[in-house]
Amino acid sequence: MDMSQRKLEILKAVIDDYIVSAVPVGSRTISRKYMPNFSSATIRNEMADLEEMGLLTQPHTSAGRIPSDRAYRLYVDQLMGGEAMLTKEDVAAIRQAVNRRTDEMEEVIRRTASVVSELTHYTALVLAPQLRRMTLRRIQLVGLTRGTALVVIVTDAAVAKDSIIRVPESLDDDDLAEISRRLTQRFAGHALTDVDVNMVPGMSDELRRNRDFFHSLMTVLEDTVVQNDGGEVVMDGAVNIFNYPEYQDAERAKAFLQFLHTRDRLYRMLAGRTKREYSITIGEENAEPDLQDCSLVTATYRVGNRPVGSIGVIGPTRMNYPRVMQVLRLMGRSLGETFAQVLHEDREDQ
Amino acid sequence: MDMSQRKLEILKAVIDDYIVSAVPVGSRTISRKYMPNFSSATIRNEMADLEEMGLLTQPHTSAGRIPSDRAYRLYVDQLMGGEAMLTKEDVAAIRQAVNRRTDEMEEVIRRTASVVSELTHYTALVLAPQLRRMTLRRIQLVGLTRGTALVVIVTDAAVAKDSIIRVPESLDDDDLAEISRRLTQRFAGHALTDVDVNMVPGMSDELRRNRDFFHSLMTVLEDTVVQNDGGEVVMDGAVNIFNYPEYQDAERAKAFLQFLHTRDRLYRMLAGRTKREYSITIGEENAEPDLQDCSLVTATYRVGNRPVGSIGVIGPTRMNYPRVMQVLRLMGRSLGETFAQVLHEDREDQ
DNA sequence: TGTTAGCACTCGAGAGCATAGAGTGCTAAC
DNA sequence: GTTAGCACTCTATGCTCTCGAGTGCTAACA
Repeated sequence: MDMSQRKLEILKAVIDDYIVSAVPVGSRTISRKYMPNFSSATIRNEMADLEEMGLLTQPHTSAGRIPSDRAYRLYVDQLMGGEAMLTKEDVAAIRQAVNRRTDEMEEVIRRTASVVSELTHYTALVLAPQLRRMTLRRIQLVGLTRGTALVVIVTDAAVAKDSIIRVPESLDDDDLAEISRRLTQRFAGHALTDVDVNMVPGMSDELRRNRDFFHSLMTVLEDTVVQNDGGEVVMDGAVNIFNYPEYQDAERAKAFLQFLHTRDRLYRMLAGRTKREYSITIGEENAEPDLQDCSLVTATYRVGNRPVGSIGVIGPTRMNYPRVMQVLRLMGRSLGETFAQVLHEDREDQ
Repeated sequence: MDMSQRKLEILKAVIDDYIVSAVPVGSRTISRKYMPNFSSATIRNEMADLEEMGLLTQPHTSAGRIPSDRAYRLYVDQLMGGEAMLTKEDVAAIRQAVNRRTDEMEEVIRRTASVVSELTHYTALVLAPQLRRMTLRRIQLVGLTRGTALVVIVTDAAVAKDSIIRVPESLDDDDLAEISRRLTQRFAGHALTDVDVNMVPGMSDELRRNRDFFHSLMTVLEDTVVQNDGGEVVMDGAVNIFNYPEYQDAERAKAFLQFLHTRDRLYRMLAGRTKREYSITIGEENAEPDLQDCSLVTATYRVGNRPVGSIGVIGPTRMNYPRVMQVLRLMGRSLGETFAQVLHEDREDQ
């Protein structure tokens, strides 16, 4: 059986309708609303073919048709167009989320998640810029009380992270400044993952004397990379799932929300997708069993040319893909520009 | 109608049973399981009285009885005993949550919420130590790139907060150190809410020259107090609500989860309760309409003698109050001790 | 006077059944 | 190739019936 143009047209109509109605679509609906030139009987024949091809399914004999995961895949790859364009308000909301002046990266990320979930009515995920993909610009140790210090790690995209460590009481502020200077001199321009205290020239004497200190310093640096990479997934709009009839069942809603609760899995999902600009996984294409009746759409965002993080949306497979992709595209670009801007300003200052 | 001892006993039995079963309790159940010396008929008469007194209600004529909010109030105030003691494992879990060596206050708070929700199976809330209740120990400005600096605010309970600000490019590291020194000298020992740059002696010349800078510095300090106070409510175990039959209905679960999503309301609720060691509001005692079929139990925790934050549990009015209170009591103390310990160590250092 | 056995009564949950309506597949005619 | 017509299927809905848990009341009992 070959795939005629008309079959594709019918398939698209079924999906478009099902996306908004969530109710199995019958041949008469298609005939009336989408293709009045053909009778329901004609559509019916075609739909039977589409079912045989594995693109449509029937929940039961006398019900309409529902698109299969494969159908959504086809839809996403070939069928869907630019329908559901963003309105001026949408665009404004996106711009505003990232453009409000702030140096708090976390805050920008949170607003991003909030706006994406609001505009799409699905659950939004944002993977914060990943440190391991950034280069170090500066390490600064700041004495707090005697015996403790703050480690501030500055990267090329934004100030990233700080952490408190114990330091030998023998070190005074000047010592810390000197250590900071050397570490910075040695590592500025390197990826964070490369940092290794043994590489610091002229540090070996101090190293020997203050073994414990440097050890904990390294632990902090490593933790910073690891923790940040594992922890910085921001989510918003999880309750949106209740808007969709497929999750009116408390059991399913619970399973979904519980899945979202395991940040590390979310992280792995998002982090594994930063290679391509967009990534869409539909239903059973998802490796996670709890996600096999959902779709996940992600877009990476870039600082300069480097992809540093990603934004994603989770919703039912019956998702408004065109709109979601448009939101993610614009949001990703805006976010990247914002981070790049911070970078740029800093460069100008120097 | 007067309240006999036996009526109280029956009421307690009804509540104890309903707390675990979630099913209206009949007279026969009470007679068999709790008071075999009396027949179901006797219990029945007493229950009818209790209903007339507004302590029990019937969902419909031929069903058992359910405790009213007033009954829970009575139970909490007079009836409940020390049943459901914490096990050794419970105690260990609580201790471990706060004792693991860390200087990251946020991390301790998160673990606290996690353990409380795990041990109680309800939703846990933790209000982080409130800055406005702390005294300042040190303000430190750290130059990052030229034109930006990190403001670190150290309080007497823990390092609290840092934030990035723009600074005049004319200021070098020494200037920042000097400003930090003066601010610290002037404000150490004061409550954070008192901080006002105009009060700094000898600062007026610089103030005039660097108006914008000081303005933004003050903004940061104020924001730090406000933001921290408004934002630092950590929640865990929200999905636990699905464990309870009264929330099997997706609509109710949604309403509950949506309510938890508005952090500022949670904040106000928790912050308004730091005067008394414990606070229990049951059902309609709650001002928030969305919470009127829930109970909220909170306990404050103290650093030294000052209450600085609180821990809370939200669940159905049919809540295991004794256990929840025991968990909160121990957790509150442990948390207070942990923060006090940080304080103590710092003092030793000086 | 307090307690209890007995009994009629009430109400909701759940099973069983009939009906309406949406949608299908197939056939025959255009 | 398209379509009208029709028998068929299946679900959702509403109705009735029954079962069982629990009640309130009365009368007997200690």
